[in-house]
Amino acid sequence: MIALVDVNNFYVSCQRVFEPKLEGKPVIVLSNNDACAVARSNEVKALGIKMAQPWHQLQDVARQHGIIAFSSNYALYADMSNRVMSILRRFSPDQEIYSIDECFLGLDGILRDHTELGREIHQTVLKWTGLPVCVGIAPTKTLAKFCNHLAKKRSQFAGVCEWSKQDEESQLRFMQEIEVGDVWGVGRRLTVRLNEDGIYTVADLLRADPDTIRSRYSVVLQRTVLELRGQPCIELEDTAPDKQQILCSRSFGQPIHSEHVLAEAISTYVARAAEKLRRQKSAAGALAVFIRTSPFREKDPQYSKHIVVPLSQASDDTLQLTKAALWILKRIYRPGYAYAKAGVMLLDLQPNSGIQGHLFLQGADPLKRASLNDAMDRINRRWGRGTLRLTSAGFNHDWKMRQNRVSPCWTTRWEDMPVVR
DNA sequence: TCTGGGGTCCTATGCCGA
DNA sequence: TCTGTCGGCATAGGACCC
Repeated sequence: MIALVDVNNFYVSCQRVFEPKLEGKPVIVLSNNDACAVARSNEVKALGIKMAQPWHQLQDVARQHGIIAFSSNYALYADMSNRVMSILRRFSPDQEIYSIDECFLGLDGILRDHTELGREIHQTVLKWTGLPVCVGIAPTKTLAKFCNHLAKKRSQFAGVCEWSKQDEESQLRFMQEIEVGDVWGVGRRLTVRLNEDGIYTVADLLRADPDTIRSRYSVVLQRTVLELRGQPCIELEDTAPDKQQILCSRSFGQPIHSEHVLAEAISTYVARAAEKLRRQKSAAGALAVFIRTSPFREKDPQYSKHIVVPLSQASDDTLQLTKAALWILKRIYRPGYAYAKAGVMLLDLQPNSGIQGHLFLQGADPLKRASLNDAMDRINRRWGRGTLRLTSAGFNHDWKMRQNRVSPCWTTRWEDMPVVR
């Protein structure tokens, strides 16, 4: 048996914990660059504002209804997430952290009543963190997701829904009432295709023949059908596997024209990506860089290009990776465009313990380099990201993303600590 | 003026060698 | 020696998730 625990409107709820006056008011949290609405309070959802709607399109409705908007504050959300996850770990040793606000818990071997357990989870997280969670409990992950959806949308469940506690008639009714697009694994494109084939509701999908689904769609959707029928196909993964690729990309706060400013951004992103790489003790066998203009500024000339280069030897060294990235930039940069976004991807990741050398290696002593990178990581962890960096990453950073509405880091910065009067 | 970032997995395709 | 076929592999692109 599997439980899915999910924080309601996570980013918005985090903001509300530290500013209770936001309770009951329409609140949204914006993506990087204050661009799109990525978290909405129920009041905002009720206004018909969609996920990922651009903020600049919402100005009128925001003014009209007094919507309060925040920039994303990932330091705050990450810290709150850690608190929630460590509380949930007390309820089951089998925990798969699925995203910043969601986790699966394996309940096999936990003998007490699962609905009661769900209620206790709900109470404990609320009391200890101030965050509201919903719990779905079912024999498969897909059904647990479905139950979580019910727990969230239907007040009768009061935040906890266990599949096996519903009689067959209600189970069928729920599946008939909910659209197929709300199923975990069915996105926008699949919804259109399924609708064309006469599959509109979860019940329709469940009744479809799994083999036909496999041949007409994919093995992925076949698994979804089987999971909806209660047959587990997607395992709980309690240890997070190492990343297979690491990406760092950002949209700029304003368009960039010059190559050397792009180079600053690219250098900054490489440093960030390489930090993540070293944290999981991997090395990259290849690296890609991309730059592009804004597809939304249709009148501007458009350009988008990326190149992947294999490295002669896998590396986790910021200096070496930066050198390769700037080499790529030189090859893809074209003057005369207003660049809106750039990014760096580390690929072909492998353990950094057994890097294959070769005869023609040259350059810095790898041991010295490793301790240099290690020192940089320690200093930046201690004193803040970017304290120690390469000159190529620049000093002005006026290309940085907009974040005009960011809240204090209530839990991770001494100066921002809430004051109780 | 203003449209996110970071991942995974699967499938189609084309190339190569047996 | 030529041609056809098939499996393995790499790669690109598309779909999904939050």
